[in-house]
Amino acid sequence: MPKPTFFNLPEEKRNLIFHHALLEFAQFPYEQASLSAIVSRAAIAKGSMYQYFADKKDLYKYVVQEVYQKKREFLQPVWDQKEKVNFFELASLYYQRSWHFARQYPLYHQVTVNFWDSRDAAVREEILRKKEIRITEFSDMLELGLLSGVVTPEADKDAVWFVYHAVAKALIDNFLDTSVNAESHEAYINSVLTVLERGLRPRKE
Amino acid sequence: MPKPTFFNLPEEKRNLIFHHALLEFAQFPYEQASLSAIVSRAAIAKGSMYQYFADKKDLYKYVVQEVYQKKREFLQPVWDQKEKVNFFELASLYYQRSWHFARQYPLYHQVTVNFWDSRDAAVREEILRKKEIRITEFSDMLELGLLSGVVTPEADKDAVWFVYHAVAKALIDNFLDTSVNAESHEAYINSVLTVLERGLRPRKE
DNA sequence: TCCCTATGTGACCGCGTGGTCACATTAGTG
DNA sequence: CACTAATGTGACCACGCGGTCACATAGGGA
Repeated sequence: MPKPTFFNLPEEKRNLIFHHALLEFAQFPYEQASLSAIVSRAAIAKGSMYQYFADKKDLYKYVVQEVYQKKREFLQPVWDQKEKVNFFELASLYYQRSWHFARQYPLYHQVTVNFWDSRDAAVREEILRKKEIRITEFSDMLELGLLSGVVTPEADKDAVWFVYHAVAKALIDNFLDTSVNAESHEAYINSVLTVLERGLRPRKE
Repeated sequence: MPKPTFFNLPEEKRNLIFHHALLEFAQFPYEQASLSAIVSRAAIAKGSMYQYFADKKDLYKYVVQEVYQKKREFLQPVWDQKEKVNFFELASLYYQRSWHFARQYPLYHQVTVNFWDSRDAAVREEILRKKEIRITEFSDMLELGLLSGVVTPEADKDAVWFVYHAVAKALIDNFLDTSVNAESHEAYINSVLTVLERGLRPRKE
């Protein structure tokens, strides 16, 4: 985490540093991101950076933390609906809002994508922690779906989690494709979720 | 592609070079892989390497090409079953055999994983080409499923492709986890495929 | 004004990288 | 044996990296 010196800085300068770090970590995964590039673009002496952060990883952790806090806040309205809508509607809301987050804060979004693919050992531990949080959140959702009868009790809960997590990650990767307009992407998300909801086997109803 | 000199080499030396390149590209993504490390471990002079390949990327492309050729050959028996089994059985066979490939040739497998996550522009083009091939193969499978009536005609074909591809990629990432034994992983693959086959909405049958 | 502490700075360090090149070695041919 | 062409070699190059440190600057209290 940043040294106290960093928080003594005027807000404007803090934002400047954060912004350029965000730019770099959005463009490159941790290992390939260049601290020299960050300080040069932010017009900060490299020595100064080491007054604020212990090292490159310290800066990276700080950026990732801020990014995920922003995303959590952004997704809060979805969780507030938890009691009001069913499992499938909630999943749809969740993916739609994640998509809006990626649209609205593409740099933040790209940092999460790079973070998720990281190979660094210490970073991977952090990833596992975040994954645990997601599993818990999702399990809660699924449990509600099962209790209310909207989700079939036959479903293997681990497998369901696996599928939804896989699809969520793939959808997120697709968020990057800016050639797709908002409406059609929302429709696409719903098509994908329909496949999961209904399955592929024909129904006789 | 390799220079002619490379193919003039005795097979043993070619294999030596390939093996150590494989090791490196299995451990690191292209950008982080070290050519110096490859030549030093293979006990080859660095200058020699540049007699065989134009540059680092040339070597990488060759390794990736060889890896995918091996994988294609390995999966051929699955495609040979195309006319004999239905869509869901074929999907199961496909994932099972991919899993066996990862088990049997972990280095080859890891190279494909790293390849798929690469950020290099030229490499990404190659990825898109391979993705196209997969889409075609899968569309064929799905078309057969639709024609034979085993897959519901309501399904949005693009969305189905998306879901299966996402799940395939996630399963592949999971192949790395060697703590899971073979039988339980095969069972897990089938649980996941069952979720896709049946969906999550309860059935009244 | 002086002093002390906190902060800013950029030249510099050691290192590993991908790539080169002048030269040594080998193999094939007459 | 001698000549030629192909192949092997590793010291070397320029570069960019993360990180350091001796020193410059600024600001508040006595």
